[in-house]
Parts: sequence; C-alpha cells; structure tokens
Amino acid sequence: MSINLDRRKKYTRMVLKNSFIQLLNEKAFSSITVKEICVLADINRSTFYTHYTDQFDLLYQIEAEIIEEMNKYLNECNFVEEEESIEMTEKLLEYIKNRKEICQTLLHRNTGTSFEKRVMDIAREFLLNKAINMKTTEASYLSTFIISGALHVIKEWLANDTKESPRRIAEMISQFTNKGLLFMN
Amino acid sequence: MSINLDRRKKYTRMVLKNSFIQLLNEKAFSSITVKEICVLADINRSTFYTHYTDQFDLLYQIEAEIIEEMNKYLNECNFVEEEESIEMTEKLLEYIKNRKEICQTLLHRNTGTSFEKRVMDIAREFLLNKAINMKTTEASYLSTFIISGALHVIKEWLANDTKESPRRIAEMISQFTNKGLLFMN
DNA sequence: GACACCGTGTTGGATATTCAACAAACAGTT
DNA sequence: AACTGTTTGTTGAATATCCAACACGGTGTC
Repeated sequence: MSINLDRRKKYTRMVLKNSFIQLLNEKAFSSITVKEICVLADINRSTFYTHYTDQFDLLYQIEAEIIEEMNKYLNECNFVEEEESIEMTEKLLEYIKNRKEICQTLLHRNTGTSFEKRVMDIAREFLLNKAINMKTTEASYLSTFIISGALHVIKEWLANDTKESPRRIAEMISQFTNKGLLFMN
Repeated sequence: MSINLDRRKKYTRMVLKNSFIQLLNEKAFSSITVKEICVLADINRSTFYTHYTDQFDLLYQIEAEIIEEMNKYLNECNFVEEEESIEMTEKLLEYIKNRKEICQTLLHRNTGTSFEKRVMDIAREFLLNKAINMKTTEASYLSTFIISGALHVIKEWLANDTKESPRRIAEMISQFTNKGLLFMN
C-alpha cells in the first residue's frame, strides 16, 4: 500500500475492509456476498471490483496487511540475548492486543485459515528461533507443540477481552514452554 | 437535501459537518479555519468550496438542518388539548436528548447565535402557543421570560448529560411556568 | 420445465473529488 | 517597509467512484 495512495482509495478500502470484518463477526465467510459488503460499506459494487477480485481476495489482503504490520512491529525491536524471548512474546501480544478485534475475528474463523498458520510462522520465527535448535525432528514437533499451545492461549486471552496484560501472558507462555506441567507445582 | 443525493456528496457533507462540530467543541468559532476542517475531515479543500461558501455557511446549514428536523419531529405529534403542553415539551426534550452532542455544542457557543433564537421560536410556537394569549405586551414579556428560563434549564440539563428523563424536565418546566416560586412550597 | 428472484461480473458515461498550482490577503517579526 | 509563513478562493486536468444496465448462472417454487 503506497504512501501516496489517493485518499479516496484509502477511504474505500477502509470501509470495505471494516464492513467485511463486521460481517465476518456475524456470519460464516461462505455466506457473505459482495453485495452486502458494499451495502454495508455504502460503496458501489463496481467500485469493489476495482479494488478486489472477490471476497477471497479481500480476506487475503486483510490478512496480508496484518501480517506485514505484525512483522514490522516486531522488527522494530533490537533484541540481542536469548532471554529476549519473553520480551518478543510480550511485544507480539501487545500488537495483538492493539488489533484485538480483527485478530480475534481472523483467528476465530472456523476454517483452516491461512492467517492462523501465518501467525504461527511469525511466532515460531520470533519467539523460538533462538531458543530451540531446529535441526532435529523432535525439535520440529516440539516447536509445533509449543507454538500451537501458545496460539490457543492467545485465542483464549482474546476471548477474555485481553483482560490480563501482555506481560503476564508472555510470562505464562514462557513458563509453560520451559516447565510444562512442572509449572503447576 | 434531496432524497437522491449522490452518496459521495452525502459522505463529504457528513464528515465536514462532524469535523466542524468537533472543532467547535474544542475552540472558538472565529479561530476555526477552512483548512483545518478539511484536514480533520480528510477532504480536499476545494471540495469544501463546492459544498459551502465558508464556515458561516457551514454553520448556518447545520443549524438549519437541526431546526428542520426538530420541527418535523414535533409536527409528527397530533396533540389536541391545552394540557398537551407538557407532552410537547417532553417531545422537544426527547429530540434534544437524541441530538444532545450537536445541540449542546450549538447552544453552548458564546456568541449570540441565531440557533438559540430559533430554538426559542420553536419552543414558543409549540409549547406556549395555546397556553398564553399573545395579544398583550405583558404576555409577550411573559412568554419571553418563560422560554428563556426553559432554555437555560435545557442547557443545564445538557451539561448534566441529560441525566434526568425528558418527562421529568418537562414536568419541572411546566410547574415553573405555572407556579413560579410557589413551586418551592 | 417455466418462472421469479437474487447475486455476479462487466460496461460505458456521468459525476464528484483529488491534486497541484497560483495570486492575493493577512498576520507576525525584524 | 521588507520578509516570512499561513490561509484563502480559484482553476484545470486527472482520477476514482457513481449509476444504470446487461447477460449470465444459481436457487427455489409451482
């Protein structure tokens, strides 16, 4: 998205995205029509097609934007040491909290969305990259185990309206990671 | 405002009006520039001039719309008897409550705004027309006394975020009108 | 199968808005 | 008075969006 985008285009995309997200909160993706997106957004349907191919395209672009933003946000940190893992987790959670509505919507969808996978990839890259040697099969499964667990913790956190602080959740995830059930003792 | 107004025009006018009202809440009318209205509204300045002549025109149109809506709202009631005064007052207060933000802004301005006078005219017409014989000088002063008092009650009510119900305020105004200080006994 | 309705993808012309630029007026500073 | 910065009112060309319409496909009803 160019920095010099005409403000009309910006507005149009914004309202189409927001309307689509609102509808996603109310009904299944497969039952959402281009027409109702445009009615809700108060945008002419032909204009929709100058920006997006269809609902899949719209969804994909929304997801891509969030992923790009997330990456950017996380790349703004210059962490150096291994104990930075908890800080990175916190940072990721801050981002998610800031965009909690769209993140909840996208992570909550009941299809095998690529968004969930993309978030897991980011988490894997930023949170575990320096903590686990990825060269063994076990390590690969372990990282999947950990990231999947973390993701579902995040989903629950979102469902609880991000009541706990990002730091608190980051600490919990870190301890679950390091101690597993030993954490309960 | 035609029923078939192009949606782009509708949007443009809406954001210009809302931005102007927001600025009115923050600073004096005389210090508000066309430029900052447009910046806040994210609308090109030349577009402002296709809709409005200047800030005065914008203000005037906003006021005219509110007055027209108010009249319409009040004309939807078919009251028949003299005791309907209290119902009309309530109705007017309902309208004001529904549009409390803009009403408070416009009534709160520290210039001799025509809006205040126009609201007083409406109040005079709907609330007192059947209750006071307007043919004497004293009656004219009396109605001015009553309407002015009522209007300042309304302003105070708005400043208290319309905490009391329109009915409660309507009853109070009615009793102040009918009994003056006897109400305190 | 015929019909009605709905959403879709597309088209062409009209319209509203954008943008950059200009000249002028205004206000503040030296 | 000269200079600087800001806002204003305006202009013309480009652009984005609007609107109505069309043909088509899909669905449901009789």
